[in-house]
Amino acid sequence: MARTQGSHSDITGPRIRKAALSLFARHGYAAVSMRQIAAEVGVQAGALYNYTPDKQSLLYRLMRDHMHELLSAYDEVEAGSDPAEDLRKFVGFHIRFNLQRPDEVFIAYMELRNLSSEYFAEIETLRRRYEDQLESILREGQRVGQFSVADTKIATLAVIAMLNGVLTWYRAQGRLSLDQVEQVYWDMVRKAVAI
Amino acid sequence: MARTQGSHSDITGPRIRKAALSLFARHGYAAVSMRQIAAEVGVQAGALYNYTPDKQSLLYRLMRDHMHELLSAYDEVEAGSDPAEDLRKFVGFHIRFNLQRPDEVFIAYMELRNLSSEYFAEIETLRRRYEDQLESILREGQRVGQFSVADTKIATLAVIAMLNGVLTWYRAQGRLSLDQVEQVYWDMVRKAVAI
DNA sequence: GTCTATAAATCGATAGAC
DNA sequence: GTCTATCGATTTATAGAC
Repeated sequence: MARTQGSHSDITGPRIRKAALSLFARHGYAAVSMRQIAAEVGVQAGALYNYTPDKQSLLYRLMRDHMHELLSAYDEVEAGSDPAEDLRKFVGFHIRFNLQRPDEVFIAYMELRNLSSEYFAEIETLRRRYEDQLESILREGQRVGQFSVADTKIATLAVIAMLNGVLTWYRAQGRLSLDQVEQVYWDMVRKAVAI
Repeated sequence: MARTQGSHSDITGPRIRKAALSLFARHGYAAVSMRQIAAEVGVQAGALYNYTPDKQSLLYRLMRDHMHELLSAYDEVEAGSDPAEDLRKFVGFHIRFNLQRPDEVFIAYMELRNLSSEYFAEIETLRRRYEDQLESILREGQRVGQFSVADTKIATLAVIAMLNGVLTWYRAQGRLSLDQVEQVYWDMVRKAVAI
């Protein structure tokens, strides 16, 4: 892993972000030093500053990129005219997208407090934009009489919180396949918002 | 807040834990220094070590005490013979207990990774014991045909994750009263596990 | 673009006076 | 029980050689 002197790169930037992602997710942003990240990449600490102005910007970029990927990936999920079908798609999308990026998801909601207020506000706006997609589905289902929730905003947050819980226990080698997990959660969500 | 020399105390211990609780919840365990905690209490950093052997033990005690309070408080909720009624009581208990102690709850699941493996295992055992109380209700309801969930373990984690979400948005001055919040969540939980 | 070296501040924890 | 003082290690970030 040790690297000799000289110019490497084009790939050092991505490797730094990958190493930071993994270390931040495992130990927490505040507990990880720039030297640890550098050692994981195989460079000296000073070299990191060719790629990020400071430690916090490194965290911010990881979170921002993740939120942008989340939003653009969900844009690919075509919305139909049936709220129940849209909700089923949302549940499947959310579970699968998040399980494919456990470290990013973990950081994106565990390390918010380590962002400056400007960065924090920006990430929160992106998160809110994603939540709004689900709320629109619930409101439309409510409007046409397919769903019945007392409060669409709370129902939105409740559904997302429930789905995020998958991350804390799911293991690919576990008892249930991904299809089964999706089915179990879809059953609960479907009933929770049903008439 | 500054304190003069001499013996104070019997109350310094609780004040240290209270300060640590608040600071850990706000900034994260790793980001808070012993000097910050001492300053909040109004003593010098060295004095803290009359009350804790080290920083991590301070975190551990906060988490352990919280889990013990959670378990013994739930013991006070008398179990009936009706699973639906027991579930309703669980939902109400969980929401209210957690909203009364947001800092403790936050720390108890955000700072697990900062515990040594022995401490971690102990806290996890306590958490599992609490989850088992809910799972017993779901299994009994399933057995007598009142509930229908594909998997009681997953349903347990899903319900708790959903309820924990309240902490992220509830404000006492907000749009909904505590009774209303409880009602909204109970509606969703009730339907999610219904036949 | 990466290195070595270092500045300047801060960390957890301890020793010993009072 | 709290203070002052300090040890020794570590931190983020920068400067300058190559």
